[in-house]
Amino acid sequence: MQRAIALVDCNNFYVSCERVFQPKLEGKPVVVLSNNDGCVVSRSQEVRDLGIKMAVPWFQLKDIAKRHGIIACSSNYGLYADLSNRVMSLLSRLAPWQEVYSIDESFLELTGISTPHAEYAQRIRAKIKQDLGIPVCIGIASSKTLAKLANHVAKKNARCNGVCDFNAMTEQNLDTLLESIEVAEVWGVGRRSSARLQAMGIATVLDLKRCSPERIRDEFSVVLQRTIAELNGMSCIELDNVTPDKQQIICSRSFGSLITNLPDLEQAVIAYATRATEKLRRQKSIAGGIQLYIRTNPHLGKEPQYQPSILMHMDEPTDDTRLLCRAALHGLRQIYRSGYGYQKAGVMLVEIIPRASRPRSLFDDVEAIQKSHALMTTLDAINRRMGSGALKLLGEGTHKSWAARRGNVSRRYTTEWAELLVVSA
DNA sequence: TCTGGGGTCCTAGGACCC
DNA sequence: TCTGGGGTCCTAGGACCC
Repeated sequence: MQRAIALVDCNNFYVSCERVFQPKLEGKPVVVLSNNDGCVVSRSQEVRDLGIKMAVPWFQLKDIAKRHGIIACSSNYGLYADLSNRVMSLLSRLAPWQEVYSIDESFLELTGISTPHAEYAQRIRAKIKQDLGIPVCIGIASSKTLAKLANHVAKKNARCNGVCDFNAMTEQNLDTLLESIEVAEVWGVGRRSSARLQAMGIATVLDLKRCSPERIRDEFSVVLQRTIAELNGMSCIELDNVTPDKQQIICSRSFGSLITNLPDLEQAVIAYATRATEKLRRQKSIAGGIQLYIRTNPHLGKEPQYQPSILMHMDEPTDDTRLLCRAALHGLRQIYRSGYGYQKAGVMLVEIIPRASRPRSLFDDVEAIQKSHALMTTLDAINRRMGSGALKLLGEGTHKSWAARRGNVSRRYTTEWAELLVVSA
C-alpha cells in the first residue's frame, strides 16, 4: 500500500487567530508584527498581494500601510498558542497518527484510510473552519518532503481548493508539476544551498529529484541526500508523535529602547532567566548550565559594536530560579562593559536532563533540594492561578523601562478571565 | 525614532588518549 | 630533511526550520 502522509498547515496563522476574535478584520489587509512591533511575521492574503514580504521591518512599511489601510496587530502569543492547541487536539482525533510539527503545522498519517484522501482532507478543512474558524490547506504525498510541497501547491493554486494529493497524480504529471517549482521551495533547501544548487544548474524541484544522491552527499551533506530520496517518494523522515523535551531553552528579547546601564540589564536578565526556568520546570527538567549574551544594535553600523556571551556551569543541574538567576547575574557582571547602548539580551539553558535522572551523590544536600523543589512548585502554582509574574524575584523589578513596545495588542480572549470576549444581548 | 524569537541537526577541527 | 595512526569527545559555527 502506498504511504499517505498529509501536511495540514494553517493559512497565515497569526492573522487568522486575530480574525477569529475580530471579524471586522476579515477581507482587510492585516499583518501581525513581531516583538517590539519590529517586523512582519504574518500577512493576510491581501497584504501578500501588495507584494509585501515576510520579515520586513514595520517602520519601512508606514507609507504603503497608510495608502492601503493595512491593519497591524502586535503579536499575542498566548492567544496563538491556545488556538494552536485546539487545532492540534482536533486533528489528533481525525487521524490514527499525528506529529505536531510547529505552532501552525501538523503531519497526519492517512495510510489505510479508505475514504479517498482528497475528500477526507476536505472534511478536515471544513471541520477546523467550522469549529475553530481557522482556514487550513492540506498537502498529501508519500513522504514528508513531498507532502510539504503538495501543501505549497494547494496554497498557491486556487483550483486546488485548499487540498493537493500528489499520490493521486501520475508520475509524469507530477514531474511536470515539479518542473515548474523552484528548488528553493523544497523543505530543507535554504538560501545558501539553493544559490549553490542554481550555480550547479539545478534550478527546479525536478532537477533535484533526478540528481545523483552521492554527488549531493559529497558536495552538501547527508541531509540534502535524504531530501532527494524523499523527493523520489521514499519516506526517510518518520512521523514522531511525542514531542521530545527541549535540549536547550531560550528566552531572549530586544528592548523597547537601548539600555546603557548595568542595573537595567540586570533586571532584564533576571526576567529572562526566570521565564526560561519556568519553561524548564514545565517540562520537568533541570539544567547544568546557563548561557548569557548581550548585544548592541547591529543595524547601527556606525556605532561601536559589542556582543559578548558567557557560559556558566552550575555545580549541579538545577531548576531553581534563584540559582540560575544568580549564575546569570554573575556572568552578566563579567561581560558587561559601560559605554555601549545594548539592544538585546538573551539567556539559554543548556545541558538539560530530566529531573528524574538527576545524578545522585553522597554529598547531595537532600533537604536543600527538597526545599527548593517545594518553593518552586509553590511559585509556579501561584503564578498559574494569579497570572504570570504575580510572584517573582525582587531583582526583576517593577518599572521596566526596557520593556518591549506593543502598540496594538489584542486581548487574550481565551486564556485570561479578565480579557474574555463578552457578547452583550 | 523604528530591524523578532526559539529551536534542531550536521560538520569540521582541536584536544586527548593509546 | 624526515615526526604514526586511529579513535573518541567536545565545541563552535553554519545551515535550516517556523
